[in-house]
Amino acid sequence: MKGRGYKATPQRVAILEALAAEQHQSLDEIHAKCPHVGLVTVYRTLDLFSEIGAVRRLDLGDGSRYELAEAHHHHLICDSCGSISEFEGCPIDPERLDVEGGFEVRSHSVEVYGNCAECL
Amino acid sequence: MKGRGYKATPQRVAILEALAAEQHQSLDEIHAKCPHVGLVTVYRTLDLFSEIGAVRRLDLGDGSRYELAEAHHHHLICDSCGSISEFEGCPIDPERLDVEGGFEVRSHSVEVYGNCAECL
DNA sequence: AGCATAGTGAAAAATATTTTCGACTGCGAA
DNA sequence: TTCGCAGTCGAAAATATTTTTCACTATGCT
Repeated sequence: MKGRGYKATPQRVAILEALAAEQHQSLDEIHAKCPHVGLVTVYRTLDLFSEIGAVRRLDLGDGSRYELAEAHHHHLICDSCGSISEFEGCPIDPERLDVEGGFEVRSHSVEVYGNCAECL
Repeated sequence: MKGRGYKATPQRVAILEALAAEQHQSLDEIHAKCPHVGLVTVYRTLDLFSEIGAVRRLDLGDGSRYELAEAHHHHLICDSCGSISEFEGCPIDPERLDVEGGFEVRSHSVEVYGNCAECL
């Protein structure tokens, strides 16, 4: 279940379950789902998960949020209610990126801002 | 020079000049270019400039950065040295975004991660 | 020039994040 | 089983970041 050499402690399992319950949560929201785990451990564990690629950290302007790294997708952020949703159809073709000057592309992210169906 | 009803104070001019000197600076970098301006004023003024659309706030994972809102462009972030550069050819066609479910698109941003020419 | 009010700065408060360090746990070796 | 250790934990402290408060100042209008 875990990558090489990492222990599956109860705390880590709890945090993984919290992450599985909902995408793009803030650290506080995750911690609220397993309050018996120390806050520092939540920070540490999310760092660890990010490093091994199990979790992606999002910086969408309202503090860090975390999501399980599943299928490639991007985010829709509602200007009025702040809700975050996902869309799968990736509009970027890495091969065709018009990036001059020897920059070697590894990955990308796209954020789309506007208004969600509820707010309209 | 200013929008409706905003006073052109020396502090605001100094911050604008600091912004003009270099794109995507952190708040500290901006403050360092005009140390006689109070830190709180830098925060407040950048908020104001963002609200009136003169400045864009960037959240690229290493804290907020600010840039003058000029031509539409996106960012290239180097994984190894962290440098930020820009590219103009926008790969997104807002008309053709495959965004389901009644989301009304207003704007978007794209970040491309990889390695810059120097680091290669 | 005089006034009303937006704007400013210093300090304090509120938040957020990272570091430190002593204690605990499970595992392999003796 | 007992020892020792590496990895992990959590509380508190240290740092960093952002917001609030409030008395004072300076700008823009008349």
